[in-house]
Amino acid sequence: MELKPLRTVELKIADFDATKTFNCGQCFRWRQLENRHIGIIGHSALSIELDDIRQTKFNVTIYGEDLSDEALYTYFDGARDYRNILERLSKKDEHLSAAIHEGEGIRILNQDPFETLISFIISSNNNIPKIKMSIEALAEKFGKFIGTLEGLDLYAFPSAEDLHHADLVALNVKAIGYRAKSVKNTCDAIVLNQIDLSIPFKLAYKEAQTWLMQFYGVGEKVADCILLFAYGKDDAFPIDTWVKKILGDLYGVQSGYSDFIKRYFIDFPGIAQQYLFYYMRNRKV
DNA sequence: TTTCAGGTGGTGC
DNA sequence: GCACCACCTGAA
Repeated sequence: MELKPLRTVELKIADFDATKTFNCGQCFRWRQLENRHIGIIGHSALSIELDDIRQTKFNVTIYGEDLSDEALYTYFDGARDYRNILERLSKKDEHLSAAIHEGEGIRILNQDPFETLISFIISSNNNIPKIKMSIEALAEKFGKFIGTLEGLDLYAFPSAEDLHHADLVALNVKAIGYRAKSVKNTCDAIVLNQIDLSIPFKLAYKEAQTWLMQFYGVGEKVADCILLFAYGKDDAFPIDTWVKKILGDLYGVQSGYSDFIKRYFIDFPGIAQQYLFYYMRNRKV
């Protein structure tokens, strides 16, 4: 059953490039079609027309379950003035300046904590195409069917209960490998111990990082991704092999990363990280 | 057929 | 606290 549009919202958010935002490694469930992006938030399917970054607004069409304008605005980080932040970061050095020029329009999304937690557990020692495969397989197998859009069957991300009730063999979906155990372990802990995933919102960055690392399969890097992409912690600066290369090659930093990051990127480490990451990934050097 | 990419957890010092 | 290795699989 092809989904019928519920309504279209005009979001007044400037400096937004959907293609770059969805392709900078922070989210895994947006798909690019010929002339639009299709994504899933909760039990809603969304469609965004391919954009012109010079616009100060864009249209989002909602299908399936409704979603408040406020929820959309928050998801796209609408309250933040990127222009001002990026201008300040650009002045720091030529690398940041080039990275910000190239990544213009990237915004850091505020995604669902549980979905982000599980997605980044799956991301460990893994690459983006495989992460997407596993997440789609989990959604198709354990998530609620939302409907069909442009011939695509869309499923909600499963809940902790959904995954808690699945056994390890069933969780061993395409490309997930040994990470199924971490997903299982984490969902069991959340359901059995009634863990409240809103807790990190109230904690300072370092405390929130330690809190997230209670989950099996969550180390420093994965915790930082979750903090940045779900909890809005701008201090988080996920260091993967690419970022390690950036810090080494561009800044000559081989160790003591956190001191350098705090000292150098002062107010917006997470935003600086996203732009540098996108820049490095696209240079293919 | 083999090699490679990619974080975490566990072990041993 | 650091060095090392196992873990798994799609793609090249």
